[in-house]
Amino acid sequence: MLFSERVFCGQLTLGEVGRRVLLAGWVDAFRDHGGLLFIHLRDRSGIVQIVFSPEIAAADVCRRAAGLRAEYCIAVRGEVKQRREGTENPHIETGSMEVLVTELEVLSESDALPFAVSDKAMVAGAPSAGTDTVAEDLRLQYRYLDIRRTSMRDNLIARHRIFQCVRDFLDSRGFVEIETPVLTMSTPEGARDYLVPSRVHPENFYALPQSPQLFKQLLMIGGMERYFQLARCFRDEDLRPNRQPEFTQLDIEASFIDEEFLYELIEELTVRMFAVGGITLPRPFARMTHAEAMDTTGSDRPDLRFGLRFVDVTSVFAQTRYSIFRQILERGGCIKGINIQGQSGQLSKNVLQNEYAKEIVPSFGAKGMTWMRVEDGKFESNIVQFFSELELEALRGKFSAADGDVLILIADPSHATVTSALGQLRLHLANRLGLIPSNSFCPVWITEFPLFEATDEGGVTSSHHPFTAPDRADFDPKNIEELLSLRSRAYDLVINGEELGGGSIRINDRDLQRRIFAALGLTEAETKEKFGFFLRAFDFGAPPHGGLALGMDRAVSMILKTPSIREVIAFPKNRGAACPLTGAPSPVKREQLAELGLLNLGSQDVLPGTAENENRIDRLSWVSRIGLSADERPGMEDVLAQADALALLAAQNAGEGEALYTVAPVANRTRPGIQEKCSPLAETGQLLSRAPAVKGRFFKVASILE
RNA sequence: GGGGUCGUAGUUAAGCUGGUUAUAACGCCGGCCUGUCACGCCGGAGGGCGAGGGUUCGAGUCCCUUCGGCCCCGCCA
Repeated sequence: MLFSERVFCGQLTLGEVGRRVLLAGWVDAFRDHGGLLFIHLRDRSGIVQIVFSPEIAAADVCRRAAGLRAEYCIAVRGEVKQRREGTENPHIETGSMEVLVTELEVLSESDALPFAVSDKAMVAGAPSAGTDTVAEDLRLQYRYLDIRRTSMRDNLIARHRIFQCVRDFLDSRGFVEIETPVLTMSTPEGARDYLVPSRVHPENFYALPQSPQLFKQLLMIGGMERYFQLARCFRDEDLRPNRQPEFTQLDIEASFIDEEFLYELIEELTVRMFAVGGITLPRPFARMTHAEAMDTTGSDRPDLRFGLRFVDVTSVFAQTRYSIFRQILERGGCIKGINIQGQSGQLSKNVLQNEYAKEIVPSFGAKGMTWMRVEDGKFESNIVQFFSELELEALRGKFSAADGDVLILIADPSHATVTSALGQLRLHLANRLGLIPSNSFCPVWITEFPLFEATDEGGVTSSHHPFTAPDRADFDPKNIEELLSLRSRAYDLVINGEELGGGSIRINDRDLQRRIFAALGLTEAETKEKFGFFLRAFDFGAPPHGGLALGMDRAVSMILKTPSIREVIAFPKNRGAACPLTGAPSPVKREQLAELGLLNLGSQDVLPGTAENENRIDRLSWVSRIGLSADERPGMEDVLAQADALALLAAQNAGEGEALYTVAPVANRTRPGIQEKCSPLAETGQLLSRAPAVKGRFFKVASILE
């Protein structure tokens, strides 16, 4: 058969009636009536019914057709017929026609399937079917079969459409798609890097990019002016439903622009992307400062689909008799609350006191919680008697409290604790009470982020990254107080409580950049070592520029309303960052490690006393970073047994000798009974004075060595 | 790293307070059936309950250990 004649199953129309066509695809469903045989033939475009009738097809064709099974890959030739009246199938697109087969070729047979590919039950709209879902692990193991299923197929095609829409739009705005390296240097994002050892430079490593951050800025300095890339990014952190170790970012950077340029560009882009999924986003996108977001929702990625905004009632209780509040306020604390309107029916005394006050809110980090229900114009709670009439009236006013409302207050000496706990509670309540409308989308730009955050060591660190422009340049890099008050020219795009993307206007003035590094406590030398090549570029006329990155997996997942981004990625990793299909990551041959110069890394750094666990083989394999296959293990056992024997021999032959110096208490195995001594140098700390990290009398080893 | 939850035929599940040969649906295999489309009818095969150990006269059900999946926190823009 000549595939050039092939037509698509899902695209047959009544216009084709009477034509002889060639179809190719997979056997989706199978109904054998003895003489008459119906098959749903599926290809990427959809499903059409093909009929094997002994009155039309040759006996040989019918015989072979009876041997077909689910997911056999076949090609058939036949005539398109309008279906007889009363035999149409309204559940499939091509349900008004069928193809009467005269020729059949089995292109490839299929084993019995690990799970059903066909969703024929769902096509028919039966409520009973489709409630069972196949375990995701199994789906990933047979992802190629999973991809034949309608939902994955549709997701991947929709993803493509969205990507295509992005490319078209950005092209129309003068953006150029440019690829940046995957084997590269560490970028300043702050997550753990994936490292790739270099064979040519033993013991040197490439880092996989956490984003193309440095390169996109270099492209601006390179005069490309408008760049974008659908870039793969890598971060070695624990996974979540919306987090994969490798993910796709729409990376954008432009020169001679300001924030408003990007707001307009990205709003238009995002609206178009969501439109591909039939979603109309409200415009213009809301804007909220970081401070306002934190004050009213306790989150820098606020979900604005519902209310439950925070109200600060600290001032109400300035003179309070209620001792818990008074003590907190005396320590400089604050009191904030939310009004859960009209939900007192769902939140009984018992639930509020025993679940929320005792369990849920403490699990969010707050010490406690105060609640009040409004019934018949009066407040009702376990502690209402401690509050004055004035305080209660002030609360009523601040919260606009009415009958059926429930007020929840959280007080704490720490402003951050109140905000964080109330923020978590806000989301918890919205979910539990079903306050989140299902088909609503609330995009918002979060602006005016703090430029720096305080570190535990009393310094500052960049909230975004060190190349983000501050809102003003006249600051003293030594004044921590002042540094913490600086805002950055960064912005995040948040939709429904999920951060879809973020970016900033970058610094293009080398002196300003230098002072930022100074503020971060980096010396000239450290800066040069880390970012030297990058900063050098700013010595040659760097244009003002800025950009943004959009998480495309998250965006597509949100547009398609999937519960996890794994549903919109063809071959995702599972929760343990492994691929159930390929088995990656996997051990490699010793020779490969040797060639990369990785065999001896860490082998001599085993701390005393740690290597004696039950399974020494696993232990040694782990410590030496050498994988042992099952058939190599018996040999290894032999080697260890010999080593044990030798050690025993050595112990027997050990003579009288001076005890060894030691910095850590150890058991003397070769000469039992002889007391160990601690080196005076260790006592004074001199011995460890040059060690990279010291804790007490021990020096710390990277946790990878345990 | 901490917490939760799940792991029973190919798949999806049921199996209550431990008790005779471990259930069901779909799938699979064989047979019948010329208008079905979750086709129908008849018959059949298939698991010893993730793994290991323990308690018990007796364990899928209880305990411990361990492995794996998913979810939350930490971590991560």
